[in-house]
Amino acid sequence: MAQPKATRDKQTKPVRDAAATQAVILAAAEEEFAQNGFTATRTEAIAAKTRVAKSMIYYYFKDKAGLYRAVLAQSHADLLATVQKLELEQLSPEVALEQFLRALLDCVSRNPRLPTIMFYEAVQNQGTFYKESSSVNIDAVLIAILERGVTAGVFRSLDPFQTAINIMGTCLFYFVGAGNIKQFPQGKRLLSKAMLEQHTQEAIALILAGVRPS
Amino acid sequence: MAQPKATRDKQTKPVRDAAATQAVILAAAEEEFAQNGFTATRTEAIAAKTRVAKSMIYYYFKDKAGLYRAVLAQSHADLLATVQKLELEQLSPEVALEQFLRALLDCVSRNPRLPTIMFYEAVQNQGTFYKESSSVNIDAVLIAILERGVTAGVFRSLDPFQTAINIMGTCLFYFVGAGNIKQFPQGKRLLSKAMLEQHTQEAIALILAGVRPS
DNA sequence: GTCTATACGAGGATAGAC
DNA sequence: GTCTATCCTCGTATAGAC
Repeated sequence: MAQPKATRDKQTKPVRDAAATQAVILAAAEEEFAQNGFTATRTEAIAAKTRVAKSMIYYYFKDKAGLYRAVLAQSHADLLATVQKLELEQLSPEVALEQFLRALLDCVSRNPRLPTIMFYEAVQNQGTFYKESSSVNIDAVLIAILERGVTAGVFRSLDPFQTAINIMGTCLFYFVGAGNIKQFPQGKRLLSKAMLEQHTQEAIALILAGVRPS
Repeated sequence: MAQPKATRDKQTKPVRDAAATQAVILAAAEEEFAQNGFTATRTEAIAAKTRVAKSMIYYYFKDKAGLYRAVLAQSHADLLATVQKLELEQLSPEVALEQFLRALLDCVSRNPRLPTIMFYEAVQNQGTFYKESSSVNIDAVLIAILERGVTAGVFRSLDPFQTAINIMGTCLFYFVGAGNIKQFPQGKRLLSKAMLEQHTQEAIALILAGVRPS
């Protein structure tokens, strides 16, 4: 009566693909952490989004913190790699700034959860996990561009440190509000392809105009 | 032997001032909520910051959510009142924009926790508590100014909706990073009076230059 | 109004079968 | 590798004395 070998003819299908399982968990975790931050995220909620058992999280990532670290690393990898290969020192400050902004906005448009993840990490965890691994400081790259531009006189006499923060805010704040904008009933989806492209345009335009000498 | 009436000669001094106790709780709660958001904040942590017992929170504010609502209302009150009394319709778009920005930056400089509170409310709670009471929509005010300016030709041809978000980001993002900036070892305290004034200057300069017609 | 002590549920983490 | 069942800590909320 019992089927000796056929264990997968039921609805349940334990796929037994380690890499796939990890990827599924990571994806679900990224969503949850981006929405709720580290502390408020429930491992049960992550498991519920996947078809895998909660204990798989602990099997593959040790504990909640381990999973969080993995999410941080994965979500930052693209941005860090992209910025690093730009070779901005070769370019004039104006061009370097535009290239930098386009790269940044491309990355966060591809992964709109990155800004909120960064936010949570900065505010809630005071950058604790961040410091463990962070290789390149994105802000430092931007500050360097601004300094060059001010010195060369192609940017107005701005404070590079302050302005770098403000520029990052211009680019990233959009994604923070994205989840919240039901206030605007025109049915605009802020994360639609069209809107993301428009945001890229508008942000770059605002910033480039903002640093130009008067 | 026992002192009949003198109950306050011990170190412990149950002050029995309702308003004062509420204020103390609210202040501590604002700090905690700004740092951790609603879910991750522990009522025990709030109580620990004060000298009052944890149960006072429930006595005065019903539950954690009630306390959170009270914090939201209090921290937004100043900003809402300030913006409302500006009468920006009377002014030219350029002047109106500068007035608006100065008012906004003044408010958040006075209460640097407001931006993170707003952030948490937007991202984590999707503006749930917010909608319950919110009277004026700050963004709408800014959008209106931008629309007028574009129509009048004193601002460049920008998208008012997108630009409003980006401008808010320029003003507020600074405060989000403020807790985190140990990356910059120059010992700059982002919330010192001098730095806050500089941020106000720099943000206004960046934005006004950014919207000017080319 | 304020405190201490405690009930009770939620959620992180583990054990052990398959 | 994957699942179910369970342990145990932590945190919200309440009861009741003063």
